[in-house]
Amino acid sequence: MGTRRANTRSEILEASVDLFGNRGFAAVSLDDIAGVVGVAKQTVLYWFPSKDELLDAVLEQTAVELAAVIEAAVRAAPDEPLARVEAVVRAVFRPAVRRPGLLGLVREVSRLSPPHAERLTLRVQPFVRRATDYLGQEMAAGRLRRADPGLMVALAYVTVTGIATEQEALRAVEWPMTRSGLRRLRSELIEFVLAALRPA
Amino acid sequence: MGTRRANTRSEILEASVDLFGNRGFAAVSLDDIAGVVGVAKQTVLYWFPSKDELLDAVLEQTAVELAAVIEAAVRAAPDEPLARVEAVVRAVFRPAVRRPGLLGLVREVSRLSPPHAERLTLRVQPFVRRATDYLGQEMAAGRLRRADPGLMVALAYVTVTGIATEQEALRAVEWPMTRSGLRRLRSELIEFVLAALRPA
DNA sequence: ATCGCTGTCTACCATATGGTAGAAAGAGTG
DNA sequence: CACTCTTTCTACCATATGGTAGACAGCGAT
Repeated sequence: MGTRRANTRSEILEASVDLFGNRGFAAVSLDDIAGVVGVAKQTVLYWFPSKDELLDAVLEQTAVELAAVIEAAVRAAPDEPLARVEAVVRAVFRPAVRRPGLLGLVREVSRLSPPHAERLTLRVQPFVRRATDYLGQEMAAGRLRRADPGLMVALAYVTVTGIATEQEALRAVEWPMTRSGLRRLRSELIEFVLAALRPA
Repeated sequence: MGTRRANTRSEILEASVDLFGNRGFAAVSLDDIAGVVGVAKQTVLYWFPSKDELLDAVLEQTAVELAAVIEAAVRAAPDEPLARVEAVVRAVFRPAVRRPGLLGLVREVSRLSPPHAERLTLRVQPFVRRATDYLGQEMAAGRLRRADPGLMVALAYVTVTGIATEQEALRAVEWPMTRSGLRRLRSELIEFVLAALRPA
């Protein structure tokens, strides 16, 4: 029985991100995950000693992935606030629609137990602070609409994750999920956020 | 034993809205609900024959409540698009922060089974259509930024529900949840949405 | 007083789920 | 080949959960 599979651990992580993110942590059983990976439940428990520790690993991996994407986007963008915001939204958009579970998982954090939530919050904290400081500077310089920078970060975040994760909302307005529909969605989303941030 | 309680059915509904909305449908057990109401699980099952039918009733009630709030706000506002948008956001804001579960429940719909989701979607459909048509007209008249009206509805929706339900996002930017903090939050939220919709 | 209806509870049940124990199977090493 | 280490699986277990059956108590009507 002990045949070595390709890379069981990361397959379990990947499946868990999708399942937890799409259906919610509580709604997913270890058997569900095992079923997707094509393995017995006990194999999951071999790699992650409990469902809770699996969740921790999943959150960790998600944080790392997203951080890398955002980091790269910011680095590559010119030093102009609207261009940077656009770059970040654009960078997050692709993984978000390809794997809605990714951002769905981040959103799931609100419902998790405080210890789990706090661990992810701490991980994200430096990003938030950097973004807040940056927006604050640019507002002071008149290159962004004057507002509370922290709140603008939060608003941009909920707008992007919301539109990316709530397929129901898009279905309600009969948005076509075709390739061109997605391109259009991305550009309208960017315009929406930029319009909200542009100086008056 | 058969003493009549005040209004068990509606107490169960109310508790269920909060619990389902805050923790997610799957994460809430009938015992949890019964515990909050102060009643035995079987009493819950007496009023609602199954957890699924309870969910239906909860969704129905939520839809009716929110519809009434929005309807009233639109009716009372002057016939000017930005004022109407502001009125709706303002009207939804109060119940949203007082009972995060309300909007949290709406957001939960994405994770529910298609039959449940569809029932709520159908209920909301007429509102969406009216809003879309209205925004479309006002855009054509140049009183709103020109964009896809349906998407604007979706974006405004996810922005408002997102900021109202994701307390984690607000905690991450260290937003004070005091009375004045909430007032400030409301006005910044409105400004954000209006700035995104104002004609260029 | 008794009858029946309504609402609530106690006693169970079947199933699903997270988790434990330990066997077996393959691969590398002496 | 024998031995060990890693990985996977089969066999269970305890608990939680949605749901059923039926007893019991208050209340209005006859």
